[in-house]
Amino acid sequence: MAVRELLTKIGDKWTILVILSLDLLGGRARFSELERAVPGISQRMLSSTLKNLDRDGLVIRELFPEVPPRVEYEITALGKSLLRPTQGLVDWAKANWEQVREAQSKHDAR
Amino acid sequence: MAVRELLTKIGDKWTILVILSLDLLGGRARFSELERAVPGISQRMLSSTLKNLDRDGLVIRELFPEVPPRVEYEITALGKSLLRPTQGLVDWAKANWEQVREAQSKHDAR
DNA sequence: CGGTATCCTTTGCGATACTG
DNA sequence: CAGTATCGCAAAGGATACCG
Repeated sequence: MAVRELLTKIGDKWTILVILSLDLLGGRARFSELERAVPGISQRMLSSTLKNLDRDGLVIRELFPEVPPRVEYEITALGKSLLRPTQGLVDWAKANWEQVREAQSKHDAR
Repeated sequence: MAVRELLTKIGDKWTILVILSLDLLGGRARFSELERAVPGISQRMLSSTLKNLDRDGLVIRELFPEVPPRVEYEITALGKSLLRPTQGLVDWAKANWEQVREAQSKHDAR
């Protein structure tokens, strides 16, 4: 089921943060810029996350054969389109997370 | 960060499927109904998922002290509100997953 | 009926070191 | 600079058995 697979991607620790960051950086950025834009991410995870995003057609990887090498990642139209429903989730979290916290507190109080 | 926590919840294997199923069942259902409504879920995971949803205030657990015991779960207003942005994601998947698959195929062909 | 307990395998991912 | 390779641990979750 496609929904299941999408949720898995969305749910992993870095995918959404990376696309959102790439968008914030103007839709195009180098590996090292992303590394700085996503605090706490390791090279290993940034690399693997970008690889998956590339494979899924959500970003494009462009290698410039220079020395030192330069690689730029650009968000695709498909990737951009995913940002809309994603933003809906972000907005929901901002609007309602406090309520969730309260529910947890009350629950845990018992 | 709230968004990070929400994405973790959304991303785990069963949470979203359980809320969506509960909604489809009319917003209220028994444990065994949910078990049947979410194919492949184990008792263990349904139980733990519902426990978390209850703790977060997204569903309410109601125990009827009968023999045999009956337990009903009802989606709360907060839970319902989460369905909106979630549905946005589901819609995106339906509209665009084919494109993702194609991107994967082309990528893998190389 | 609606769970819990236990066990065990798989997956995620951080840390560190190394490289074209 | 932009990765890859290797290691190792912790958490997720499936299978099965049992219980109030």
